[in-house]
Amino acid sequence: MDTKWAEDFLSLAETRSFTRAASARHSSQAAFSRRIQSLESWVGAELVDRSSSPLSLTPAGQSFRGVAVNIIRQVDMARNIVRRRNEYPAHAA
Amino acid sequence: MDTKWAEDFLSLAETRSFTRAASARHSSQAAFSRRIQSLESWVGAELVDRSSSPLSLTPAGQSFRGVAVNIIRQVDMARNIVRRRNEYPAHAA
DNA sequence: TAAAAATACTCCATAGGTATTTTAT
DNA sequence: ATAAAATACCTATGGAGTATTTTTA
Repeated sequence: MDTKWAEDFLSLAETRSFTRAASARHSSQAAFSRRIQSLESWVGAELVDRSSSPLSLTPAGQSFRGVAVNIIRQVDMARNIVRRRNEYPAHAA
Repeated sequence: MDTKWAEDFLSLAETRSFTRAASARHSSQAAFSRRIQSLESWVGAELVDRSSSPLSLTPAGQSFRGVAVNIIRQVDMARNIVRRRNEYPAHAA
C-alpha cells in the first residue's frame, strides 16, 4: 500500500468530490480516481458511495477514515524521528 | 512510501543480511537491495551500515525500526477494521 | 579467495495525463 | 443539459529478474 493513498482518501472525505480532491492533491481527476480504486481494492471494500452527489463514505469508509489518520501520523513520525536522529546522533529516541 | 518497505526493513534488521532478508521476503537480492535504497531515499537517511559484516543499523536505522513496527500495526489495523465493518455493517467501530 | 551487496541491462507492469464516455442531478 | 466520475488510450516511469561487478572479510 502506498501511504499517499491514505492522504488521497482523507482529502476525498473532506471535499466529498473526486474533482476537488484531485485538484487539492495536484493530480488529474482520472489518476486520482484510479488511486482511490487501488486503495479500495487493496483494503478489500468500497470506501465511497458514488451513487449520490455529493458523495458519502460507506460504513467501511467511515471506519477507514479514522485509521488512515493514524497511518499518516506514524509515517510522518517515522520521517521526523529519523531526521532528528541524523541531525543530533547522540539523541536516544 | 510503500508500506512493504517497512516490512522489508524489519526483515533486514532481523537477519542482518540482504541476501537472507531477500529470501525471506520472496524477492531477489537485487530487488530487495533497491527497495531498501528507496526506503533510505524516502526517509532521507542511511538506515543500514554496510561497511561491516554482518551489517548493523545506523542510529537512524535503530530509530526507524521502532516506528516501522507501528506503521505496519496501523496498516494491518486499517484492513482488519474495514473487513469487519463490511461483514457486520451494523458495528460501530 | 569467497561471500555479500551494488550496479547494469533488459523487460514488463503499473502510474500518469488527455480525451472521451458514462452516470447522476 | 450539465457537472462529475469512470474508462480508453497512449506514454513514461519504476520495479523485477538475471548477470555482472564491486566490495568486504
